[in-house]
Amino acid sequence: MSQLSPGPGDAIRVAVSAVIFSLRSDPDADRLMIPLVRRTRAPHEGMWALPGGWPGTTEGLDDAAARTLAETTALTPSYLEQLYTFGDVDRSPTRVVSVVYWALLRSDLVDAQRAVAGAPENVEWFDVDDLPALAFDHNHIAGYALWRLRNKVGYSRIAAGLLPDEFTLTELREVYETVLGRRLDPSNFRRLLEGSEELVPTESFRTGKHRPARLYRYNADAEVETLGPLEA
Amino acid sequence: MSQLSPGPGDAIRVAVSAVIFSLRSDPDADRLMIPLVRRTRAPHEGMWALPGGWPGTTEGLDDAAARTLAETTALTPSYLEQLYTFGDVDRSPTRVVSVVYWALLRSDLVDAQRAVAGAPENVEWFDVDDLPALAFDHNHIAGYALWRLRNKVGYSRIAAGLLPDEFTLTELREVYETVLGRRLDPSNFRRLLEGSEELVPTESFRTGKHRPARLYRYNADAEVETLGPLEA
DNA sequence: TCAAAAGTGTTAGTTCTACACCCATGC
DNA sequence: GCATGGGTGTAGAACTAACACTTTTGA
Repeated sequence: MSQLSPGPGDAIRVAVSAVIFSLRSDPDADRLMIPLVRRTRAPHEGMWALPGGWPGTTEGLDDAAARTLAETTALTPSYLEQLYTFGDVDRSPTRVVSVVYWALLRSDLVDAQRAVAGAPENVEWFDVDDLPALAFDHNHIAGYALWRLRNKVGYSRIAAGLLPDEFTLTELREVYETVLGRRLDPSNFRRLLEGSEELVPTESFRTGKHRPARLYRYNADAEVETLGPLEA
Repeated sequence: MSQLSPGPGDAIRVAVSAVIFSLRSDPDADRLMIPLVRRTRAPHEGMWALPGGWPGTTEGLDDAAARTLAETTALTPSYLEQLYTFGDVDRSPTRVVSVVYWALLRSDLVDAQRAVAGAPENVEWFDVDDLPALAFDHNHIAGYALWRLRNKVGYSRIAAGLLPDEFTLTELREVYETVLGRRLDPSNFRRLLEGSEELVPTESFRTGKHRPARLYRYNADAEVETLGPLEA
């Protein structure tokens, strides 16, 4: 009967993994990239996989995801949300249910950390549009995470989580363009975001080759919007 | 280290639960209701809880959710989707990670089944707006599921999953009104849905006290929309 | 003064919303 | 015919998308 506890012999193991998005500058433009870890043991030894691990008994799933993420990138994400739980029988040789999270990392912090500590062992960043064949069902998972990111960018302001504390509207627009893969009208983009509560103008300006641009700051407090299951 | 498999002693158990929505007719109007199961053992013995169980080792999570649901209601849902995975350390005296699904049941089938077999033991339907204190974090979960249902009803046509095969636009509108808790303009509602691919008119009419109303049918094939992670 | 990015204004098209109105049926 | 729900038409508001135009800076 279904109410019986499973015995130790037929246990299903719980894993957490994370799809971590960040912008990394290529020669020409910024690219949306995710870090992958090379597997050092079977199954799929030698293949690239999403960073992940096993939650401790006294550790919540969110905490486990954040820890996993920190072990890979040595950074705290600016955004972290549960994506989906994958539990098909045949997704791994042993029965593993993976609770997958997705996260955004500020590009400036990634660069700073890499400059100081160098890239961690066995971790490399890959363009989301050019991933290699990954272990397990991780290509599928990464594709779904990307779909969710693109989707969510359309109706919330989380894309600011990929940028430093302060940024110009043009920089933010370029993030949207990179994530969505299409150009946006600068003036309409400005109006749209200036109207939203979630962006607050500062008195600083970014001075470059041309007319200085006002810097904006992301206002997480104003997030009344979509919210997860953790509010109620 | 996190890459080590957890031993049998510190295993985290995986459960599935389901929030099953259906419309049940009250004296006056239809009410949105969910079935709850009275717990027959500790912890929380005697309290009401979401239907659920333990997935078998050779059973995927979706299958486990469908089975769990069938054991409670003896019915196949017209819609079933993963909701969220809850894994806080203290949500249960032992460490349980619950993968929760939400589902829609056609009201006509629920009534038919109850007439034939009677209500299952220890199962009762409750108004979503008037739930008792539930076991574990199930009040929280039910609230989140309701939020997701109301949300999704806004941008997809799944509400038809609560109705019989064929229905009038007024019946469908009343479902929307019950779920959303507010009145909708009949003419605008009609235009909106007639424009969508997902609703196909039939040649039948519902004949009542007044002018007969055309019956419509839900076209699941046309669902190009939101999709889960199972497509890619 | 000129190039280029920052920022403003305007207009046409579309979608939303409220509501007036006609249609078909049972009584 | 008349009450009632089924179904159509339409005008104004709100939002979108495209693009012309002005402003401010470095060189």
